[in-house]
Amino acid sequence: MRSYRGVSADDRRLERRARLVEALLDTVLDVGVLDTTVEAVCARAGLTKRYFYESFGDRDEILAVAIDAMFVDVLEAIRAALTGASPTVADRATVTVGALVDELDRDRRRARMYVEAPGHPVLRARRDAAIDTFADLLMSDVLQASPPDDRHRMVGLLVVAGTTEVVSRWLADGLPLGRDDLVEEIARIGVAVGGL
Amino acid sequence: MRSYRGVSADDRRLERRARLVEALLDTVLDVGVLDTTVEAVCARAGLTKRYFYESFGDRDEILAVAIDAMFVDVLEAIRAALTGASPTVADRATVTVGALVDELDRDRRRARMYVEAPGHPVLRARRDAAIDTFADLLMSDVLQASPPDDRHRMVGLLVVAGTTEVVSRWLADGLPLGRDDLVEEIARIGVAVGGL
DNA sequence: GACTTCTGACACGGTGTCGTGTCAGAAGGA
DNA sequence: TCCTTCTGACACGACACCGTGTCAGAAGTC
Repeated sequence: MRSYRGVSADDRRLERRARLVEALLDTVLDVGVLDTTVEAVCARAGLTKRYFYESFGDRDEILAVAIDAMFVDVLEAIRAALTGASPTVADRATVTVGALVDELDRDRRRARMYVEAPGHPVLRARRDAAIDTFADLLMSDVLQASPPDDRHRMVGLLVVAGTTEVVSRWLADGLPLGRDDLVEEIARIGVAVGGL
Repeated sequence: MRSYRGVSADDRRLERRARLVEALLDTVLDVGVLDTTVEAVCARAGLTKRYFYESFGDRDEILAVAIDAMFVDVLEAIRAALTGASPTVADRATVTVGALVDELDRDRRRARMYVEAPGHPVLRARRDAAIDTFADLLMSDVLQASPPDDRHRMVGLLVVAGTTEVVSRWLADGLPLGRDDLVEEIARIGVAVGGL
């Protein structure tokens, strides 16, 4: 464990790892998850496969790391937005959807990875788990629906999955709406079904 | 063009084509879209690649044929169910969702193909187009929302995409609900957002 | 300066898929 | 019977990706 260019071996390894993840996201945006190969990621990162296998077991592993990081960030953004939001359901819904939209809008690379996730076994599993989490968050923390039974879980699932679809379309310029209109409309739907 | 075993050359060709599509669906159910190769489909159909390339240009083409056929069938089922349904919005919603659920439940092979469609460029394009069609159908023919503006299109999109997600989960036994409860609950959501 | 560690490039064998080509034999027609 | 068409199996060359291995030289240490 020696120091190279002023950084320790561990730090260099972590920096390479981070570069690979960034390169992965760039590649996904460019060519899609399907055509994102280990070699393409390495080329973009300016590293060789040697370093890829130093940090990741295979392609699935780096994909899992990347999508999990995305969900963690989105969840954090929503929680942060909810802290300090007014207690009315309508406001909480607006703030929540706004945080989601902004977070996806901030990094289109991740948005594409999310959209294509259902086609990949590992990504789909993570995506489904994340949707469950967001659905629970929506029903309990945002809409304050009680009790949290199977029916409510289903409603949350529908709204969350539908929302991500709509936001994806909006990001791809498939919906001629402004950011605020989009957020407000989705929030209204959330509030409406929350009262069921 | 001679007759073999009593059927014309054209008919034999069409029969092989149909067998290949069936084999494709079986393969998709077994191993997923990603691992559905031309060779695997041929093996299951009991035919060789020779016959595959007789009817299809490549893997994408047979996938497109298969998913389009699915959407045509679902659309037909819904239209048939709506014919003769009572004019109340609630009833029409229930009948529509019921037809969708039953049609997907009838052939799990297609359900899996639909779920994984976003990961494949060709399938995703067809899926998105179909969702648009269903969203328009929902807003105009079922919920009778007017006028059909961008906001309503967005609402339809959200509900349709959310519904397919929920139904997929239900098919995969991820939701402990009976068929009728599932249908009724989704229909209620549709009616609720239709009034916005 | 001698020695060790790290770095990046390249090569390799293995595997799986594609799309085409070949060919012997079966099935049918004249 | 002779001839044509259809059939199914197999071979193949090409290509892409995977995961590992090798190696010379640069970067740092003593």
